[in-house]
Amino acid sequence: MPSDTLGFESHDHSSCVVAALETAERQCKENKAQLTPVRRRVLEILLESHAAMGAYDVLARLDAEGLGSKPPVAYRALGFLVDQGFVHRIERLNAFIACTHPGASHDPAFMICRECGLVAEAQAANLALQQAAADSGFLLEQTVIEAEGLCPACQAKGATA
Amino acid sequence: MPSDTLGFESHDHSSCVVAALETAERQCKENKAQLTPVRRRVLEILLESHAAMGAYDVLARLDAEGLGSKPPVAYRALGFLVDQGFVHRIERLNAFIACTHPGASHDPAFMICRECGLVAEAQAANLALQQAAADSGFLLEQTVIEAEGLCPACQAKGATA
DNA sequence: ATTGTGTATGTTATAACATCACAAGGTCAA
DNA sequence: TTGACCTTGTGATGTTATAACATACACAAT
Repeated sequence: MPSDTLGFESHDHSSCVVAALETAERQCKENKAQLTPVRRRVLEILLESHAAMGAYDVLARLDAEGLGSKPPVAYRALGFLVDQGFVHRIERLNAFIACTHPGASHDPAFMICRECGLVAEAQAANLALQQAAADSGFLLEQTVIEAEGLCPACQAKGATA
Repeated sequence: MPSDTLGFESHDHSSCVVAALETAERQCKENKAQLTPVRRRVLEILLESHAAMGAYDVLARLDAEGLGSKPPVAYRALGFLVDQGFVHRIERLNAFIACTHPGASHDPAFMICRECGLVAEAQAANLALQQAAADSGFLLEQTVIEAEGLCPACQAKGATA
């Protein structure tokens, strides 16, 4: 059984893409949000790999396909997808990645390989942080949890520095 | 007893500044690193408040004091201070903040008030994330844990949106 | 004294990331 | 048809960060 929280394993990527798109369409219908061509294409582009992409990389793809050439086009589509929960922003990289748990409610954590750029999404609510927030009276609304390191493949390749 | 992990409480700030500077000087001596005037001044500027400051805000202060006017001056000093552990970078804000646990080894977590910008540093290692990393064979080198929400004071003031 | 080495700083330029402001088109209901 | 709302197009700008190269200073080896 493939664990979908462990993104460094090989997996059936094409079915993972299809599932994500289906979920996005269904959820947009429910939310009365529009998965327009630009938005859908941006999601597809991000789904092509499990690496994070910068907004300008996405924009370059859109431009090549005639879907838009100015930064706001990419940022708007990415913003929409993030709001809908289909895409996550990786603060550490100023980049974006398709969600690998389409539809599931989550408070995601990311493991970022500094060597190959692959990003795995995990569920890792931080209980210690929640405790600290409760203790100090802080109302916790959103959390960013991002870890950088080496994925199994890059460790095997002997990457060190 | 003041808990130094709970930064939203009032505290004796001047002694907190003095302690941080002393620790920085001692640790630089130990590490044979130089706490030069620019570096020391940047640390002092960050210590003035427990809010995060952008690199360009720091630079404006340096410029006003004749200590440097070009971005690399600020970024180099900030980079040095981060390397030494005296300052943390808040990825979420693209900003920097003085460490409130000078000298202590740590894997810091931050609580960021979206209303007033105050940032509290807490110790909140994420065990679930460490478990997830271990399970997937990911070598975890560094983690970013940042929470955004409302500090007690801003909740009391009735901030909501 | 001179030369080498290492560390820090100064400066120009540019890269990379993100948003503002305003115009224009589309859909849909009143 | 009009108006409200959402989406897109586009130019300009704002913000954050680094590359690349030059200069200065301290200190040690010769």
